[in-house]
Amino acid sequence: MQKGATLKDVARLAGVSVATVSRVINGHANVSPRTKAAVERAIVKLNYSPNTIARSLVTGRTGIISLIIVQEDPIVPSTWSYELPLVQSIHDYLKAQDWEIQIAMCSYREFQEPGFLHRYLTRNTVDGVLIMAAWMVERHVVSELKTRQLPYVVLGSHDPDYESICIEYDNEGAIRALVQHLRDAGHQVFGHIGGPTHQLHMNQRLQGFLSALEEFGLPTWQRLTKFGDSNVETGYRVMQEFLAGEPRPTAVVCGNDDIAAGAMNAITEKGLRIPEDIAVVGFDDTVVSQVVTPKLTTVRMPLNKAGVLAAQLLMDELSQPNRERKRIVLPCEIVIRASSLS
Amino acid sequence: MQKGATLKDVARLAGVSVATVSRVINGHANVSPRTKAAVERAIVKLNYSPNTIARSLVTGRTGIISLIIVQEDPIVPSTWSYELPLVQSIHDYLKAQDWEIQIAMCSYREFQEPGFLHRYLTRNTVDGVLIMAAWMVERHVVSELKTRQLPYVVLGSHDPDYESICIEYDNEGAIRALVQHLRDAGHQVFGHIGGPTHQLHMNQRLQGFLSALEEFGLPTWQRLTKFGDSNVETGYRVMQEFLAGEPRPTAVVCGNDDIAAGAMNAITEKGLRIPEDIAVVGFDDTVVSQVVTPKLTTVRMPLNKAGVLAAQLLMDELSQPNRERKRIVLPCEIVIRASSLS
DNA sequence: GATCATAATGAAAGCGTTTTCAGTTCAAGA
DNA sequence: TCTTGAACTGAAAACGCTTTCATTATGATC
Repeated sequence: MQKGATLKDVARLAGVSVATVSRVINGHANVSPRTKAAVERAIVKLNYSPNTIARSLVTGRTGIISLIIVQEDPIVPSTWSYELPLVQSIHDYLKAQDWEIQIAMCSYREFQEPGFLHRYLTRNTVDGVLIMAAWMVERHVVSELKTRQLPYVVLGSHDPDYESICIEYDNEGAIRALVQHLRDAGHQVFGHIGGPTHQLHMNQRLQGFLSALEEFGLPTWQRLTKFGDSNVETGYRVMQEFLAGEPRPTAVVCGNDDIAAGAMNAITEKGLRIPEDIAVVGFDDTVVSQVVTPKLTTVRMPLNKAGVLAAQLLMDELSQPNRERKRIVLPCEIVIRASSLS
Repeated sequence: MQKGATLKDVARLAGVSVATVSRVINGHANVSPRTKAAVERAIVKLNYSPNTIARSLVTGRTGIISLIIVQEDPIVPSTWSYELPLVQSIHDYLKAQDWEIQIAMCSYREFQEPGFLHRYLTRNTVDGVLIMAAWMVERHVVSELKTRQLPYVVLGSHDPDYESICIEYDNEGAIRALVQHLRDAGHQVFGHIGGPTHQLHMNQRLQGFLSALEEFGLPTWQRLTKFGDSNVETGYRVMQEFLAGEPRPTAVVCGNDDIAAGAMNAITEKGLRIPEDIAVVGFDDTVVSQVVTPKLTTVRMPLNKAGVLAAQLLMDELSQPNRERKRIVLPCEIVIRASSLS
């Protein structure tokens, strides 16, 4: 905590009142060039810088945005691969506008707890909130924010009533594109290894998978639609199950790249070839998709765009609150690589 | 920004002075049970919660720790794989002690800029600083922090004079262990594909590589000691160069897992086998090391431990400043997998 | 019953700003 | 010379809390 000079010190040195100094600092009109210069000299001389706290006390604003990162419980390292790009782009955008960022990480269980957000916001005086979550944002959370009249944006999910400004990815569309791509290559028997379906995006991917099959008139099999944790082990284990029974899928759509990598291990281990015997596709376009053999067809989410957009919308809301609520669904790009090329 | 009741409101309702209410809230002694109960009733009734800003203004403390994340420029996604575990463990530790965390990300160039930290700390009133960096922390940064008497800890590097409390990893020791492991398997001709040597840990890995070779009486070759960016492409490209000339290495030590994955690609592509023809080892134990074929021998850094330790040391420094400065070097664990087993 | 320590309380100063309101200065117009 | 209004400036009141210091109530001790 710096101590340094105060307004009063500057005022004394410049031979003016604190009010005038304040005016100079905040660039208000009606200060004569002479006094302005004198004050600025004094500021430099004393190496003065305003006390943010005192300023906040009177203005009622802190210049701080709270970034709440809601996570799986226990934490799944693979989610980091898209969390940090988001944090990064949000950070850069907000910094450029002179906002400070305070982060809070919590499990989705904590976040759903009735008192959590309340306690957090009571302890922390922020001007806006950005919620990064893969879970539905519960009603009481929304109402807590609304009653505080605190501008906020939800990134990665939404609330039950679509009352919040939120940004999501078109998971269903992406999966549909993957299925179409695989069908065009002649595949008929599809398997799906998903992540935890309590995560909104994993659920969307599952739904997208099922409805795409239906749309294209392809059969679905209960035993080829499985879920687990979002990791290599799940992919490996479930793929082994797939391979042990009938029908055997010729194309497997996975909830993320790690799962897909696990599935590939199981396939290769069995002496089968990818994609000749079985095609595999992942999701997220992490580095994993580029180092497995063969390289993995996957989906690239517009993370940077999403982060910046979230920050932008929050800024908009901050400057003119209570405008029309909106939901934005960002399209994703499918990246076709060897694992699905026939 | 919540408005809500103030101390004065509570005092009025409870029929006491604000001083007494303050005492109750802060758990000071010398408040009779009767008045204490009355005050607490009033607090509940008004749903009062203290204004953090006002409190900070008078106490001079904010309860906020600044976490400065210094990054490669431009940003290298693979570094995220160890940044977020660190952030996570630091966050969890500090939260448990009721601290809030403000993050600032910047490139190492920005961070080295004379005015950067100054401007940052002037704008932001924090109680302590945690610097996560892979670059030497310059003297003027240290002196800025020292003159402000701001407790701080450096995680991942140090300053030229070892004046700061800092935590590092035993990169050299880890590389030495890898080289020993490979030598024991009979390898004689070693190659190294490192990351940017301006990064402290990459430089330490290089130095560790060279001194281990020397220690074990193994020859070094200029043309087999290369660097590049910390990514798959570098590994691929440099390995191709290695394979195109003489002598050809039988063991390649890489600066991180991504580089190693690239090297493996180049080797396999050439029709050579891993580890029979060439052994490859990486660093960081990311998910990449588990999905390449064969699985990659690598080094696991004690990230969680490092994060918690950093937070702990900062707390120590906060409670009793100016104790003996210390430098902690954490040992790393080598994880032996198929890519190096003969 | 007088004395004295101790516990309990309140008044008020202060933390470093912003902002309102009133006052002063000064040039221009009458 | 007198008015008038605009431009400039300062005094003082907030903002919501903590903390010191003085004061009063409460027992305990002689």
